[in-house]
Amino acid sequence: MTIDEQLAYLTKGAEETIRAEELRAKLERAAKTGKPLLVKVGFDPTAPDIHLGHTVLIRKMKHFQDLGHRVIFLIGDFTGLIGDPSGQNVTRKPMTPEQITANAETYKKQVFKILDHKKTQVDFNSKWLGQLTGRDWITLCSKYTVARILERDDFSKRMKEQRPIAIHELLYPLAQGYDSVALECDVELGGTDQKFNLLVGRNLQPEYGQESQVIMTMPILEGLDGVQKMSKSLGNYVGINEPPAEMFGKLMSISDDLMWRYHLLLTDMTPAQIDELKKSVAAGTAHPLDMKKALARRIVADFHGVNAAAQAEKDFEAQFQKETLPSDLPTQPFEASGPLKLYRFLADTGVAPSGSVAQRKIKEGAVDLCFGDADPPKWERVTDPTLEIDFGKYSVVTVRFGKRLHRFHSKRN
RNA sequence: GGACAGGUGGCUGAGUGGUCAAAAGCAGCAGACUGUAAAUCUGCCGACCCAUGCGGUCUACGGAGGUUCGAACCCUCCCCUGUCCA
Repeated sequence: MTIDEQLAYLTKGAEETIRAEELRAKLERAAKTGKPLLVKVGFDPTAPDIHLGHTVLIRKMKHFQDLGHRVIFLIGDFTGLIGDPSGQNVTRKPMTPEQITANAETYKKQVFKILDHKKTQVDFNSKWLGQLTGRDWITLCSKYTVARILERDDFSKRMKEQRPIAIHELLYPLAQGYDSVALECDVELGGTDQKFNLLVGRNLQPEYGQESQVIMTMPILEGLDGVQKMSKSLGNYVGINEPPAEMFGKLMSISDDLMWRYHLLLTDMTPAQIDELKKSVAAGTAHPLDMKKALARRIVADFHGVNAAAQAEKDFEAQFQKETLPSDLPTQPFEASGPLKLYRFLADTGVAPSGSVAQRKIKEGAVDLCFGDADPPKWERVTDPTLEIDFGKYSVVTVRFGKRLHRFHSKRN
């Protein structure tokens, strides 16, 4: 690849590159000297469950690897003690070294579904940050001013809103910036929410006599709701370890608008290709549903292979378009010693968390029953929670509680 | 250290002695409509229980006490946050 092509490849999909010219210069130097660039990306040690949101960044790391550069997967075990002040996070409880190692292992397992083992260096920032003396910290702090730290969106917002800011939080950007100094990074990648932190590293390096790193921010992926960022705690995520069927289903539930975003950030398709699809949908020559299926298949295939993805699609169609029951729906045994009120049945079998919830849901019309093992099932909606049913009379009963399916068979048979 | 303003359900935010499990909005859940999309409309939305009734029990308005037949609302002390002053 020419330098131009490399640059285009690396900046593809990035929100911002500061500065592209410097990246070009670094690439040229690397080509000339044969010395690969050092690319750092920091990760929080507390979230070992990687989801699609993380893969946007990881995919970008892979792009650098594709061009022969070295990637440092940095686990912020030291900075984790502070906790990135962004977001509503409360103070972190310190983690034990065992927990951190365990998390790191979990991380590795997942990350290497995308990254190249050989070109990745896993590191921990406690290695150097933990060794700084009080004097070192003061020196570090002297390189930056309060006003500049407070420029950070998050801080200034909190100041304005009269919300508290603890002093140690101000140290977070400095600590992260120091990582770049310690590692002598050429490039640091991060989410857009990391821009400030990345810039601190960039500004700090010259203070320690180094060339400034180039920083590149990747957009934050919206979660399944299409509004908030994808995150485990918000429950709007797709984990990369989830089974194919689940992944596929979740991806199918995203909105049409969001689908294009996912095309851009979660596939290797070029913007031109995506535009093409968009146009055909707008023109009515393609159905958005089909587009979404193709996307889901593509993403599932990334983590589970093409065959599993195709199967997931088939199952999806059978289940939701033909309304047949999923083939892997487990059947639980149930023993009934006579007629039983429906809401009790639902609560006792664990379909509903409690009798109260069961009653409410039944009244809302969220419960359908099917007696017998017809497939596709003949659903009957029940709205009277006190309806008495002798479940023992039926060999198989299928229950649809909201979106969830449950199947029971009588123990008597 | 001082003065002042605040702390209400997942969030925002009303309520200032009973009719308050607490307005309203957002989020969430369920239903209708669909393409398991969006938009829209409807219902639910502290927990639990049954005899399912405009039923009952418990928990809840920063914390602990107190006044009162009765407190989110009044009093006392404490904790927390913010603003201004030093």
